[in-house]
Amino acid sequence: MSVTREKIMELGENLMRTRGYNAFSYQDISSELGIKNAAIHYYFPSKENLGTAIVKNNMLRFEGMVDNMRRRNFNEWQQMVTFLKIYVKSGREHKLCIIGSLGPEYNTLNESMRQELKNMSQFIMDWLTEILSSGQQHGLFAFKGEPKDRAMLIFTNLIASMQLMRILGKIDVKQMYQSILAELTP
Amino acid sequence: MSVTREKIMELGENLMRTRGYNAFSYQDISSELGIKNAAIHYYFPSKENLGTAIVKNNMLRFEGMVDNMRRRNFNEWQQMVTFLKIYVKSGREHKLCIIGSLGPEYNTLNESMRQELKNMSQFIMDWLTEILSSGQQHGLFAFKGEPKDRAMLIFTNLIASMQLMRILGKIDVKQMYQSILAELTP
DNA sequence: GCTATTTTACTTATTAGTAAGTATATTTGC
DNA sequence: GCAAATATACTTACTAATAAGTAAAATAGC
Repeated sequence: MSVTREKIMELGENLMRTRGYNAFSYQDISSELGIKNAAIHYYFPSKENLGTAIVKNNMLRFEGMVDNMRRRNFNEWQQMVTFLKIYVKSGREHKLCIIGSLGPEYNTLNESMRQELKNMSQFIMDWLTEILSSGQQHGLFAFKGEPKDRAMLIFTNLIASMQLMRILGKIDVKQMYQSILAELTP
Repeated sequence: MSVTREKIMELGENLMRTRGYNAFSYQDISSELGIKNAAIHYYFPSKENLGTAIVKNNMLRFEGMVDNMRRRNFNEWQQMVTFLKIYVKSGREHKLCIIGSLGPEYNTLNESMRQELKNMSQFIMDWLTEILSSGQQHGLFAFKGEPKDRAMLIFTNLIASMQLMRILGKIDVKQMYQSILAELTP
């Protein structure tokens, strides 16, 4: 695949995760890459094509990580820690996750972006629920309530903590990471 | 104060909380109110004036609610329930809270909006921490960890649950409400 | 008449998007 | 092996729409 295309997607993702979807333009990308506006339209005819590709790419990366953990026989605790570390890293880089950055703009997105965002959110929720459920059965996790509800609690903690950290001027998602694990420790 | 001014602020707040700050224009407001674009500029010379006024107004409403609860001698449990119900209501109306809607766009906001958003977030965090702390001392709440960390967990649950509900197509912040209270029940 | 409010009629800037052209590879037909 | 055709990867030069914002004139209420 084209190097330019990849650079466009990488820059687009960074812009989406730092400024949001409606606040970035093809100009932001083209001037940064030293190419012309129309060059981006060559790869991504419309902005929604770019947006959709970026969300889809994010989803594929997440699926790849899950597959990798399964192949390496990570137990549920290890999988949870790996998952949480994605957000600690994002926090250090001052970037939101794609779901947290696009969520508030959901009503302004076109159907294909909504669909991809929905797919990804549902996938993560299902995966988290499954990890929590089997981890609980194996005695690695202890928590009150249904795995599904617990998944929602953890996922929302991660999504919003990065938004709040940005507002409050702290770069410490680490504390959140520890709180979540402490809650799950038997 | 002017009725038109109030209508502009109300509509502006709704737009911010349903579509985000960068996705709405003076046109959206003026056409809805049946006035001209320039009439909005009369009350709010620039968009950041309007944005700042809306956030400040939100903050004042929240402070008013807190004062009211104190005057009526609400105990910590009652105060927490009242707080949570704000979000259940927001969820029913398909609106995010102002903090959750502006958080991802924070980097694109001007200094005065950032400052107001920071003030409001810090105010809520401090209030939540205080409620949790004294509620714990009075035996109304039971939880692990520091009140400050617990406040962060609860606040992030509320902020992001509304974003996620929108993406996943459910209007049920009620479940989140119950999970949070269940976690705090001694 | 005076002040507050609102409209008319703009400007300037930026946006996504397009049409047409160009240089460089790559492929195809013979 | 080589010319013709075609695909790739762009640039140049635009359009149409929308954005925020402004100055001055008109209107409305007291």
